[in-house]
Amino acid sequence: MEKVDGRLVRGDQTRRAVLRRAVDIASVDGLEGLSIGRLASELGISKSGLFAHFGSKEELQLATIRAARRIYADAVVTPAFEVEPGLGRVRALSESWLEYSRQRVFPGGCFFAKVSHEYGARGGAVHEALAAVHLEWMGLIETTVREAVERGELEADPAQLAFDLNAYYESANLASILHGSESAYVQARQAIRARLESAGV
Amino acid sequence: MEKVDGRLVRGDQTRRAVLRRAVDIASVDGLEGLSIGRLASELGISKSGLFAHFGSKEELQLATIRAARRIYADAVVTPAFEVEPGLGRVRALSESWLEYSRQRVFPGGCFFAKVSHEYGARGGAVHEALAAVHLEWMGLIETTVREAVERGELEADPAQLAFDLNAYYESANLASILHGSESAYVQARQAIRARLESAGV
DNA sequence: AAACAATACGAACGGTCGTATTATTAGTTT
DNA sequence: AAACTAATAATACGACCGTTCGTATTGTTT
Repeated sequence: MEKVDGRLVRGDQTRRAVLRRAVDIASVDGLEGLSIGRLASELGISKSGLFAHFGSKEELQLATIRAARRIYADAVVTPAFEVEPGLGRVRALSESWLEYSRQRVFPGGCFFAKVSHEYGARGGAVHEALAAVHLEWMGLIETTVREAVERGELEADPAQLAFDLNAYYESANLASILHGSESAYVQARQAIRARLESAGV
Repeated sequence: MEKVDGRLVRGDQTRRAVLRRAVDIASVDGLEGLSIGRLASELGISKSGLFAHFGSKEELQLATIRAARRIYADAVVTPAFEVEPGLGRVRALSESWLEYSRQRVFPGGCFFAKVSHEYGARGGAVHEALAAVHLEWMGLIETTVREAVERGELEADPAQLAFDLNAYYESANLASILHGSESAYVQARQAIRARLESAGV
């Protein structure tokens, strides 16, 4: 049991602290580099105590993905959804994504770019969880674009435009972490602007 | 000494065999997942004998990157450079890149997409080698685009167009390995076609 | 034939990995 | 206060990690 009368008990606080550190580590060193012993010693708790919260390494990895997804949703999706549906929201989504990467919400850049490449060519539950998140994310962009199309503010194939926009995001993220430079974000912004302009009515 | 009268000696053959296997493993499991013991046992040689060829894990990783770069150059750059400079070569480069990813020249998809994300947020010689390859590659696209611009076949900022094209490549590669689907390549081709059309004179 | 490198080998090192078992602490309930 | 339960810790395990060592084998050079 994790809650009693809505009050958090000890165990859940630990779990949260573990996962908050886990997503940061994994964004730099990957879900494989995220080791239980290291995680425990960084948090000043015992390896066995930490392990007991998850029962297996894979379960820790899956929990880390879920935790990262929540942080991602808060940083990228929520701010964009405060803007009215339509072209404005498409722009807001692009802007909040680039800021999410640039501000290093995760210290290693985009968590999902990192671990999706790590587990892209492997089987297992982790791969499937990441593939599902990717589909979900692409669907969210596509829906956001479609709303703009339906409002007559854009003229484009929503899936195609979603692909293009996401490509700019990811590419800027990688160039930024590789070279520690912000110039890729400028290029991404320019690409987005030009692409949206060419799809303008 | 690795060569005598142009003839390969034993040691160099082993080195080549090791690196050929190493790039394949690393494209799936990363340069960290590339372990010396595993590599040796897959090749049926001793761990210590393999190790002696490189002297350290990091040196093996760097040699693996150089080997992958050669394969990449053969698969992507060489075919494109058989086409006359200009718009045709830009198209050929895009096509050979997508085929390089689609045909799984490396079993885990693009080797550099994989390991650049792996080492993007870490320091060290491996990171620097990958950053250098990235710069070299972006420069190559940019030069190819610039030749088309100078010939009056395109009207665009070469660096910007290079960024856009590379973004389509990488994004298709990731979507493909995550979902085992080829549809992302169709979207990438469409994105490239549209982008080049919009930059056409 | 003798000397010399180059290449490969098996065994072992200290460490860290994920995991299992067992014990201890702390909080809640009776 | 006693009993019970959830959370954390201690300890140990076999497997694998990168690395080092001494040694055998091979091929070339004198």
